[in-house]
Amino acid sequence: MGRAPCCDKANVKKGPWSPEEDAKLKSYIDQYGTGGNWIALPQKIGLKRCGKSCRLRWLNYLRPNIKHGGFSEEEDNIICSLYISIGSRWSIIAAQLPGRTDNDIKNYWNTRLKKKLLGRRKQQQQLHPATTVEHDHHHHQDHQQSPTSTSNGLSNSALERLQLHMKLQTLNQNPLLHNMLWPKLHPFQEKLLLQAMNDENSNNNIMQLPLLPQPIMMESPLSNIGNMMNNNNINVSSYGGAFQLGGGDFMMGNLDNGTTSSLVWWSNEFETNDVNYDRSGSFSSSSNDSSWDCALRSSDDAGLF
DNA sequence: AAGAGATGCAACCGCGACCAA
DNA sequence: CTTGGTCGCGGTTGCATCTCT
Repeated sequence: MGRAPCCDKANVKKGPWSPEEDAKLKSYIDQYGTGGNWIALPQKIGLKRCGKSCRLRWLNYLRPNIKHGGFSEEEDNIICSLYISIGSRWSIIAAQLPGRTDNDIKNYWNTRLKKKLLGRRKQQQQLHPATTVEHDHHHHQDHQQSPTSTSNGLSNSALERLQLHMKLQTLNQNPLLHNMLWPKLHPFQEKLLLQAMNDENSNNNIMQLPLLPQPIMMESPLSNIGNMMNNNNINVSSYGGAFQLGGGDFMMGNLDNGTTSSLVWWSNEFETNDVNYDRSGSFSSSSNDSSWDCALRSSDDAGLF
């Protein structure tokens, strides 16, 4: 048994919205609000649309103060750094950019920003013919080969973030990211990434390996990241002198080296369970509570100073 | 000039989270 | 505790437009 449909598909219009539909929806919501029930709303106002479609149209297009296009460098900066830190949590990223919608940011990232930062696919393939880092899912001839992960267990998102990170390290002064310091990849991460890149088209059964904690140092204007998390109801709990996000996906702490005090993020994206990686005593982890032993972290690991 | 391929973006889909009954 | 309805999110698709050959 499948899931019950949210509306009567047969009597529901799909596709682009007409100006009349927009006007109907907008004037109703302006006057009465959404009433807390999107599903019932289209019937109330005589729109042959699914409630979800109405919600999407309102949130992404009709809502007041929506900006479209024309992303500033500062916005690029924020999107990029948050993507590296937290991945494709578009709604959280959107919350940091007033007037921007998650859909808009997602599209912008997938179609432009990623290419701007990583280089275009064709150029990339010339450099690394066996590498397919971007998963340009919808773009026609790529359809058949859009795996959700590489054969060594890295998700595309994780691989993309690693590659982005690696790329950015090689740029001494990326104008987009002028106010951030990019840590070196841990040698193990570097090895993983290269492995993933070489491995793309082969069927090697390489042992699945975890990503290591990935520290990213952020300074202003992103140092209000704590507010961001509060605003988005992310549970930040104290953990061993650092903070751990409730979702266990990454951590942040306040690193004070005596001269500057900065936020440090540890990406904590495991692809396998029960892995304890102990290299030079720098990191340890538990797959059960997704926690990292921060006390063992040296400042060298973060590549900060 | 025309056709094929690439790109951008609005909209859809399905799933998990959440909540009230 | 279970169930059913709704919300919100991220991934994906469809299609119009642009670019290239």
